[in-house]
Amino acid sequence: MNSEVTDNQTVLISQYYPVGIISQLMPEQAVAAAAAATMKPRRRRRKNKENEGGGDGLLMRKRKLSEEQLSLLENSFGSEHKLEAERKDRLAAELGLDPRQVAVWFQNRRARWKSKRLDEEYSKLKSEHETTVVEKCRLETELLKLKEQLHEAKKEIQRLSERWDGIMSNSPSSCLSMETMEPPFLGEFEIGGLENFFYPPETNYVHGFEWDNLYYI
DNA sequence: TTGGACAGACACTTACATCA
DNA sequence: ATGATGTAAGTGTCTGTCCA
Repeated sequence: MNSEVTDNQTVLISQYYPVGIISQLMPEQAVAAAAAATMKPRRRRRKNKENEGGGDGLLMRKRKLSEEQLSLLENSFGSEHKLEAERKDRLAAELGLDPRQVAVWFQNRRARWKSKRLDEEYSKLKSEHETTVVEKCRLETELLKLKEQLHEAKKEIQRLSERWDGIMSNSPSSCLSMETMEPPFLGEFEIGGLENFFYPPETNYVHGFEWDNLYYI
């Protein structure tokens, strides 16, 4: 290389060779390239025009890997996502590629794999969330129904209680004995007679509900 | 122990190839 | 012709390792 190398050519060349190699070939340009690399904002990559800068158009053109190369790379990735130096060199030799290309391929493949995995996790979580929302709706509806039933039950208790008090206060000396009286109609709550109705079970727990909670809704 | 060189990984980006 | 998409490769940064 000589001093006629332009900045543009330096940029182009730097795209295809590591800085270490450039520094051996043209130390001054390497310093400039290294300085440029630390600048912000990012240096825009030059558009790659065929034959520009006297370069070989085919060399500059982005190469697509062959089916065979991809197949071998995929197999290798399938067995291990990480790429040790030794395996990289072996693969590169086997595929006729630059070790750097193999490293880049693994880098990109890991990125694609991670992206796909994140998509799948997102879909799974979304599905679980939707299922949970539906279940929540169902439980809320059930809760409303139960509250309604409880309200009706309280009204019935109140009605029966008033009727009972009326009977007791109107005929304290009635000749009717308790034994002869018809028990009040308890409808669907007639479970085990009046005593059981007014006094919750000792465990205070029936079918997942606390009696205490039922009375204080 | 420390600091610099270096390599590898990763996120982000760019540019090219391909296809609908 | 053109916009969308996939992908090879560039860039910046961080981290771990080695060695003087």
